[in-house]
Amino acid sequence: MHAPADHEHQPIPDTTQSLAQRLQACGIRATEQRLQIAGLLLLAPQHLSAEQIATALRRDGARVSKATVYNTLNLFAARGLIRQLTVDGSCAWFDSNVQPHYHFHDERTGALTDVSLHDVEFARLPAPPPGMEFAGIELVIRLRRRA
Amino acid sequence: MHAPADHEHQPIPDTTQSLAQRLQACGIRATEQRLQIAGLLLLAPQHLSAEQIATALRRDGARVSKATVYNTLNLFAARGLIRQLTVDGSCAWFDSNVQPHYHFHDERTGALTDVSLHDVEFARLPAPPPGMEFAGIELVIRLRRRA
DNA sequence: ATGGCTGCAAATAGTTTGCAATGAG
DNA sequence: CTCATTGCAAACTATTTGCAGCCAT
Repeated sequence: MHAPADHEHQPIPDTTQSLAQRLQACGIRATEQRLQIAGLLLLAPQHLSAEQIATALRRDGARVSKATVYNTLNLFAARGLIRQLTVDGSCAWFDSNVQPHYHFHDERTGALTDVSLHDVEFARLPAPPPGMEFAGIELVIRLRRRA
Repeated sequence: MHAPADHEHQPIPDTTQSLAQRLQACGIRATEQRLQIAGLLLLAPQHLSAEQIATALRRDGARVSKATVYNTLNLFAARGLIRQLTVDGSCAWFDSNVQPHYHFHDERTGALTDVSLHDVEFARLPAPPPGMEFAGIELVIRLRRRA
């Protein structure tokens, strides 16, 4: 909102500062739009689509193009700040939780919910094919209303 | 290829016959294009995209539009003959193996490989949220070349 | 004949790209 | 001042839809 003067020695209550720092730590220049997108996505575990982000920002009066939203999300993902999910073919989802974890997917509403690593345990997994190694395990548990 | 005359009383060596039966058993009229697509997909476990199917059919001299490929694949999937996979956002993959199973996904080549149910065992799974039940478990193990 | 299928083309939807204008260091 | 970043529009890709003609029953 307001730009604090340059005497920022003590911890600042709002999180804009730390967001900007997080971006800069990844070599990302903290511009207006990037901070807004980061604010939406990075301040809490979230699953958002590009569309949702663009809509939310504009509702808040921000001026941002969809191209910039995509460019920014791809940049964040490339720098490891967020993770892109492939849940259904409809669109890309961006997850601010980059820790390994899994997902519930409500087929009716499309809602995504995190499933902690601790709630899933594999008693057996196949060996990777020769010359290959695991790059990641994606687990999506589809949900429907109980019959 | 050639259309046999109408004296087809005895079992026909090629599998077109059983394919047609499988389609009809699902209430699907066995037309030329549908049989061709079924032949490509249903005769062996396969992971194919609509594009690959259209290309393969045309290479074999078949005359089929992409719209028909999509319509047919969606019809097959709706009838449970095949399953649509969401592995990466790039495009939809159609799997002729409708038994529950999982997948390896080679990130470099995009190749999909089946992982048998028997190769994966869950020691723990989260309880579904209240009022919900599991509709399916999708597991994709991403592979990369060993470092 | 009479629908269901098909091909084509046009319409959609999500995403990416080219480029001039803008803005941050 | 200079180059990265932005917005816009156009390009692209995957997929769906509308419709006239065709084909199986």
